[in-house]
Amino acid sequence: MAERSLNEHLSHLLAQANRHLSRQLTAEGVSLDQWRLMKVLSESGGLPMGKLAEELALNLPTLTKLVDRMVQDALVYRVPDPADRRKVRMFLSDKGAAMLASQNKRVEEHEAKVEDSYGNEDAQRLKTMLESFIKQIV
Amino acid sequence: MAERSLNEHLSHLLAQANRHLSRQLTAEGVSLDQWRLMKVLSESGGLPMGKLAEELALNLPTLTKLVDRMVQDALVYRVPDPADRRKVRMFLSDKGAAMLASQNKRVEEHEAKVEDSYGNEDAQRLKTMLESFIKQIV
DNA sequence: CAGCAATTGTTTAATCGGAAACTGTATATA
DNA sequence: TATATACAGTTTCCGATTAAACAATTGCTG
Repeated sequence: MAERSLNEHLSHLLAQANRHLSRQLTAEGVSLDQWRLMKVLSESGGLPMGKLAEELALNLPTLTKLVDRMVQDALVYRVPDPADRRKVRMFLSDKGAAMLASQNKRVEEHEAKVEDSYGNEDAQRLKTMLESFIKQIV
Repeated sequence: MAERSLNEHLSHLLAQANRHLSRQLTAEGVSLDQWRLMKVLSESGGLPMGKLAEELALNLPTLTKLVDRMVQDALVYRVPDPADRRKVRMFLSDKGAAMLASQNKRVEEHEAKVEDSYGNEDAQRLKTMLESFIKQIV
């Protein structure tokens, strides 16, 4: 059977799509991981580090340091869990919520542009497929 | 209109899918970028750094250092372009070709497993959609 | 309940990545 | 042809990521 070329490989296609989109967002002033972190916290505040790392597919040491920086910037804060003192529960600050709101707008605008030019029905289908794909491979 | 949740955002879904797949390949002993680089060179040897960086969505300084490491390991080599001495043309060494072959096998096996469990027709459609999506956003 | 194992998260040391400045070469313009 | 401008890569400096070791707390088992 014939050898597959690079753009027939899912791993390559995902890397390319991810990097291009992530770069474009960076250019809009949005750090993808910071935004995703704040967004998760806005949807379910109080998550411990471990769950957060799972939700974002970050490893724990990386997350610890990302959180350190965001705590410095007062975007999020840590609350030790009284029931299990190993755990640290994370929350979004007011400042974080404000920044999230502004970044939400930029992300939505940018994705709207991208999805429009790609075709909205196709974009919707792509997202649905990616969602179920992620469930499969996790 | 209602606020979109994180998994309705393409940027998040792509980041998740990419990271999970990339991690699983790392666990199989395949560095995604190194593999992609070798694969590009096997398909079109002699590409200059700039084109390579484009093909892989890497920025030039990052690519320079990735290539430095791979030259150390004798997987690839540089050849200055005599027609334009600013350019450096990259080639895959025999050792690189051997390593590529072995890694191709692991990538193909892993993706086959993943695509089987996801459903092969859907996987094919997903790849096609990603390919045209990338064309759109680049 | 004493001691050992598992868990949750952080720290450390080394590697890697990115933005900006820099080197060398080619091209355009006067 | 001299000077300026654009182009191709690399280097530098700093911030970010990773794997491995570590600390603290909880849970299990004899």
